[in-house]
Amino acid sequence: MPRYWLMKSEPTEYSIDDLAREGAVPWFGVRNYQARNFMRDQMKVGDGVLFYHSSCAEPGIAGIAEVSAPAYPDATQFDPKSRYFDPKATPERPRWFNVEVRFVRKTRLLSLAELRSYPALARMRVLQKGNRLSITPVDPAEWDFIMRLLS
DNA sequence: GCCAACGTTGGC
DNA sequence: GCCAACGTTGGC
Repeated sequence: MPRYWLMKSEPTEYSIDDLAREGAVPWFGVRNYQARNFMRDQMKVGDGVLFYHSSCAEPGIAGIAEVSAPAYPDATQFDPKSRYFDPKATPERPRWFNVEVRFVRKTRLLSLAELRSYPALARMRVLQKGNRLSITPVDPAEWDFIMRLLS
């Protein structure tokens, strides 16, 4: 079971500074089955998270977080006023789940360009062409390498 | 704003 | 079950 993850967020939507301010938050709004399955089936309290800023001027890793609560049904799927409302989901048969994520620390911006410069990270999912998945597992060796870069 | 890549939907 | 059409993601 993976112990480390990378989670993308658009900083205009939710940034590492927002997480620093709030401490811990439900990671709601994920509407992709693969990402959902990672949260529901594999993510465990205490797992390490690389907090990645996407779709912005300087995409890259902006901080460290950790999983602070296991997955439960995402409340926004039941809320008709939410942009994440899913008319096919019911409380009896929820379709979407979220874990909770807690702030650990902010880091220097480890940019996408820098990440690409290290052969040790060449296989990271987030660096692969066409990757769009918002939650991806990170190899322990890759995690360790990145922790060394950020220490 | 462009566009490649990918996921989802729905007609057949 | 196939696959075209469409929508979304996300780097540039």
